[in-house]
Amino acid sequence: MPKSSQLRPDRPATINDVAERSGVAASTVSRALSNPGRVSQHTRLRIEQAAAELNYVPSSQARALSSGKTGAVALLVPDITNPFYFGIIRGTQLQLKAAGYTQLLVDTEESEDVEASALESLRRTADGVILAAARLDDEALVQAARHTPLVTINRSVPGIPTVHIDTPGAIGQALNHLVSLGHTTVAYVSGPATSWSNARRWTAFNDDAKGLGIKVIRIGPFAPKTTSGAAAADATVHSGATACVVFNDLIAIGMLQRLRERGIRVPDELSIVGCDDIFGADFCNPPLTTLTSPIEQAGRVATTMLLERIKAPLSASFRKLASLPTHLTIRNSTGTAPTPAKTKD
Amino acid sequence: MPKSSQLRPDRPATINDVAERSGVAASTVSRALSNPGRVSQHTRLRIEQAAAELNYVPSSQARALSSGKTGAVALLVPDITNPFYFGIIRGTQLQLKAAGYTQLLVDTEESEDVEASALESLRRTADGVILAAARLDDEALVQAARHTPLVTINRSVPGIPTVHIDTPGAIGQALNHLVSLGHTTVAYVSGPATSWSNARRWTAFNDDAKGLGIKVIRIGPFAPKTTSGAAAADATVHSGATACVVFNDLIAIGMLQRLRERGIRVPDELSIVGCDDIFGADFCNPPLTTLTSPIEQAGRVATTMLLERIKAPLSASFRKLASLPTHLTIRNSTGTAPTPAKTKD
DNA sequence: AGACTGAATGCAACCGTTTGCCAAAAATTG
DNA sequence: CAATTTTTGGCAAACGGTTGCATTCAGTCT
Repeated sequence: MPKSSQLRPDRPATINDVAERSGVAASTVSRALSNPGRVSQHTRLRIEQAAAELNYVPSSQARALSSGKTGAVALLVPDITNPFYFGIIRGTQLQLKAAGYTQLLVDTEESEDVEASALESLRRTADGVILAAARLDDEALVQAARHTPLVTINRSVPGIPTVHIDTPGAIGQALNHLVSLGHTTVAYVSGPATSWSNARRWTAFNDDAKGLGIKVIRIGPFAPKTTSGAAAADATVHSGATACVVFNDLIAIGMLQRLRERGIRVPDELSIVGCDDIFGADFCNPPLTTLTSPIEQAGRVATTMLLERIKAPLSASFRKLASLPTHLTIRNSTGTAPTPAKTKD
Repeated sequence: MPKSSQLRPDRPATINDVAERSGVAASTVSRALSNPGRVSQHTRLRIEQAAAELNYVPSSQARALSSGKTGAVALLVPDITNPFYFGIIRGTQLQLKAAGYTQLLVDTEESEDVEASALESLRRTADGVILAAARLDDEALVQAARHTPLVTINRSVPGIPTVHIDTPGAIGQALNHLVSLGHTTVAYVSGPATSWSNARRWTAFNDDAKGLGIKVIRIGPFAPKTTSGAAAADATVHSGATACVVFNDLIAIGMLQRLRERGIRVPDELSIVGCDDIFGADFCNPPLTTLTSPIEQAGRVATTMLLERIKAPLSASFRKLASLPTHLTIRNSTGTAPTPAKTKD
């Protein structure tokens, strides 16, 4: 008769319950479950059965206390509402679950302080941390990496493994595309000043544009939200550029909305290239030409790198950098440059 | 001279380090920090200073072990990629952080089994669980609620507190809107068969439609993804309905894309009402008329209810149900019914 | 002044695991 | 068959807190 439910007065079964039921010591149970080779097949089977009957689930807290391993990995994102990070969240979640880890999600709200204190308190709580778009300075990150395995996404710091979505590497593609459509003055619409990605995108934009001999304008910075799009759109229109590359799709979509309000046609009067290819970039109006990022893959790769490091903390043979390629996806927000009807000299 | 960094050979400071440094017993430190009234002001100050100097952060694992409280709350969502849940994630995250709790995010991948096993293993790990769109049957949920404080969102089970986004209550509004535009045959495009929300929306739709004397068609079920939209669109067009209410915006947006491909104009030939008002509903093409849900608020309210329950587990005076109102947001995906050019008989 | 009260602190057990070390049992060897 | 090695399993000490109980020391009451 299965008395599993009878035996459970209230609390979950402990390792001692299993030990008692299978007639061995608690330590043997522990070994049977985590280090099967260490006990005889016979007792292992008996223990496994007892554990199953009691519906035994080891306490991760207790395990963490004595072994130091928590079985949890934290993911720090600067803004949970930004769809870009959904992909990251999903990618890490997937990979972590597959490896039997738990995901701790922390929204740092674009704040250095929150990021720093999260990093500090996570030290005990998580076996490692994945930092998406870290805002902290290099020194603080290096310091944190000393005691907690760390992987960053889109932020490179000497000595810390990084996954890198190579949007800058594809900005040339975008620029070529625009040039081939006849644009000669192109704006870059900046994201947040503290963003490392933004800095890299701008640099690439500027360098590539020089190579192509086109005129460059920099606009911004803007917060990475659709609501910033209105100001960004107005500024871009006013700048005289006929095309722009925008720090990310969120701002680009906001621009689209604003331009529509103002009756400025895209791409007829202004061509727009976004970055990331987030959810929505394909069904906005018009659908957005953008630099497509393998966002979810970035999350997966970061997780894999972190897990490797957690499992073999000593080995020096780790991949320190993964760079994921990006490509231009052409939709309908880019088109031939407007013929200058009447421009002021 | 500050020797904080000197004193830290490697590991984080423990309560014993603090005790030693301030010349008291560990138990006193524990009390000073968690139960300030229990020690004299003098020693409390001394302890607090020592703790600050050592950069002491209590181990949540150790605390959990002895006190039973983990300081973490788990959020279970059926699909992390669905923007609807972003709002939930954000709302709970906000509220949890404010209360000093940690968020554990689990994607159950629409699977009962994953949900059940998560619930089981979370028993030790989390102080409570917020279940968004639970797929599990009532019995399993009641069973789980016996040992873990639980709050559900959009899923009502006797005895379990629930936050309820009252989309069904606003479906009448949507129907009235459509009727006033001249529609007489309206389809309901179903979501997943296992979804409690879907069942309630359909019931409300059917009842309200009867009251208005309009003809009803049910289509589906469809998975809640934009990719389901193509099939949904084709089926709806084929059904002869001139307008439809769609289980959620994700499917509705997918339909929009398909209809555009097929050259069927929205709203001229078919009017579409979505549900939820997710990210993207306002900038798709055409912008979607939809039943706007206070998604983030739902997350906040659920968290508050759960936290109340966690803090005072005995009191019976809890709010068991919060119902959040929803309203129709009219955009451009609905319009006057097409005049029947040539209909079959 | 002696007994009593209450505040402040310390002691030690406990929470559920892991793990180093040791002893018993079994298997191997000469 | 004795000696030696290898398995196997148990004991007990951590891990870092919390908490019931005992203790100490003033201060209060009669």
